[in-house]
Amino acid sequence: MPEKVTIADVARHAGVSRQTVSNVLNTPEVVREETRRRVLDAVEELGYRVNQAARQMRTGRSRLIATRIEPDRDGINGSVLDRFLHGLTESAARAGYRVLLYTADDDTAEIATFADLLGAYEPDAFVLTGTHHGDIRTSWLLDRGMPFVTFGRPWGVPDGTPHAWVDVDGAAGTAAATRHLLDAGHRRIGFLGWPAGSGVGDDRREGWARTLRAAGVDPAGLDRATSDGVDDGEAAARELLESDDPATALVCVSDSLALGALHTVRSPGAAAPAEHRAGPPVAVIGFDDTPVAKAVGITSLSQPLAEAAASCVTLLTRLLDGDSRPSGSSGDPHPHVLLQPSLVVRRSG
Amino acid sequence: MPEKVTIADVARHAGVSRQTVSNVLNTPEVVREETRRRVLDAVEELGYRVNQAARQMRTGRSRLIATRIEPDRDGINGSVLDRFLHGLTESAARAGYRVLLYTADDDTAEIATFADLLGAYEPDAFVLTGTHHGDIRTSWLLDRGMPFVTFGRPWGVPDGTPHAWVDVDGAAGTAAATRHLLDAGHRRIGFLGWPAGSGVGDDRREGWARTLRAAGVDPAGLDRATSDGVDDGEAAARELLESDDPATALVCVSDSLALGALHTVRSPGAAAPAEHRAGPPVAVIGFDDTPVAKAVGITSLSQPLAEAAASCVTLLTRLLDGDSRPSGSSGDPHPHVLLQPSLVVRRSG
DNA sequence: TTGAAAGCGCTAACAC
DNA sequence: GTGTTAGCGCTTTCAA
Repeated sequence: MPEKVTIADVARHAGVSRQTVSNVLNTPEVVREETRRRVLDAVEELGYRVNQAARQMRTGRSRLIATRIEPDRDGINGSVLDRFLHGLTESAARAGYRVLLYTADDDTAEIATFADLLGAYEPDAFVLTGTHHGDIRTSWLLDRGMPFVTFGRPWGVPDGTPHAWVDVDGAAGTAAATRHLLDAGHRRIGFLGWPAGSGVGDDRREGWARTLRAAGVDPAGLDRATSDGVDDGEAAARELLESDDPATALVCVSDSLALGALHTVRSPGAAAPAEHRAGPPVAVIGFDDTPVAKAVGITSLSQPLAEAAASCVTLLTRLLDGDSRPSGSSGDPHPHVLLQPSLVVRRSG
Repeated sequence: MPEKVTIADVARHAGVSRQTVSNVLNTPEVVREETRRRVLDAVEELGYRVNQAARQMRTGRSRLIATRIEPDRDGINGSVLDRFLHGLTESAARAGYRVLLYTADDDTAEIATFADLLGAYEPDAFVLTGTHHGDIRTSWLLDRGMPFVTFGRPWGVPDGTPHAWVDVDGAAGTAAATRHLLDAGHRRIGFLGWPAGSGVGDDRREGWARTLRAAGVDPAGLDRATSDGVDDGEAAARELLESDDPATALVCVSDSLALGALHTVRSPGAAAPAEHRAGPPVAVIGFDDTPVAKAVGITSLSQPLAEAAASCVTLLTRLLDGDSRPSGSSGDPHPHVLLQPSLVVRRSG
């Protein structure tokens, strides 16, 4: 165990009082230049580091940000949150915070963990992922005045933004994908999505539909809703490709569905009826640019996850430091950031 | 912010002194049954939780386990550590610990982070991943007597185990894969591996070679070493499949290489010379059972990651609690756990 | 078995 | 600009 160096050691070494050391660390501008230098040298020399626990007891701030690590549901899309988590850890560290992990199987369990954590480790803030309609987690935190940011919009909340959030513009993503396909000459562009009701899924569907309409194509009958499995995508794609007026390209709400679609497209004989087969291959575009998309060569929409994480930390620090400012002086109390995904073009489209 | 409930509140509510509450929490056996009940009720009623910071100041234990989150190098194999991390968070929570995250670009940076963390948050232990020959991180921690466990063996350390570790038996995995292929009638089973020198890679190669030899097949000329890219795997597989006496099956050190190999195998015309084409398709087995393997249908070796994480926590708690025991009474000071991977059979082999 | 006192390392207030 | 004092919430002596 490294010898414990306290503020008293530094004070003694620098020939000042303990308080002066504390001042140098927390309010340097109040200390004379020369004294500060001396103290800083002592800090360096002794390898001193403020003890969080002691500081926390005094200030009530733990410099800890808590977030949930997901159980990696389907394996394919799971990697998105892992990348976000990595970015969060990095950005947080840069801002002087550390990330504390927890797991929870559902919202109720997550709220129980909030209470647990707040009683014990007292994280300064939470970062929530996977927001959805009627999210009880946000209201719980809001009720208690706990600072937090969500990665994901507050879906289905009528007016105003009840809290700070960061999100990626899914509709803009699928719109870009659809436009890309239109530019390539496709007209009948289908959509493989999730059942209506999920904020993220509906948003992504909307981007596709809107773009198709703008190009004078009626999206009716061109989309299928299904759960997020590779097999589901395969089946849904088959429906769209075997209809009387088959789609020639597919925009998918996820890489899982895109992979399934690709199976259909590439499987000999399963695709469009014979008279339509002559044309170019059916294009497929996924969402999230997961390792699977990379490996299999699926064109996909990439989310700027490191940037999203950095934005979360920025909003959070603003929230935490803004706390002390007179209310109303720190601008928008519930700022948000909407980032744009980018299309990564590969063989599939 | 939830109202802060302290031990004093509980004491008042239960009509006892503060110490009695502390005793109930820390050494329940020393308190009279009835008093304990009363205190526990008060705890429940008030929603009291011990404050970590205060406890830590007193005891010096933070109940924090620090570990690194990886930058998800190639995307395919990255998911392994994410799954481990999830398991670690879960197991740690069960044991009353939380996981603190950090990032580091290399061993030196990681050691700097150790020092940082130890000075500030004082984690009780570290969990290290990705051990390798001449790992300077372990010696640093060893020198300072910091408790830690590695997920990965201490490679290249001559005798004894210098520290607690958990690992998955890679050689046993590739041996099982090879045996599986032998049972299917294959004889010329190739190996796609990493360049010699990596502990993990060499171990996995050894399992393959050993099993082949036991079956009377000379492994010479049947293996290729390459870096861990899909394209690398594709090229290396081509070499092995286009030789005069081509391999009919391939065991791969990773799913990335297996995916590349599969590209070669499935690409029409690129595989074996014409006279050999008649036989069954070339089998391919990967390692790590990543989402990509699942999605593409690659037979692969699955690591019991949740179990590995749980083992890490078990060893750690033993280490941390054993501290107080008289030395020598707690059995093996550097225990280790070697887990077996399991073969997940899919279309590719 | 329970209570009183001390102090972990730090910082906010105030005095010098 | 610098030093003194007090106390955050807890546990660890020690005494009752």
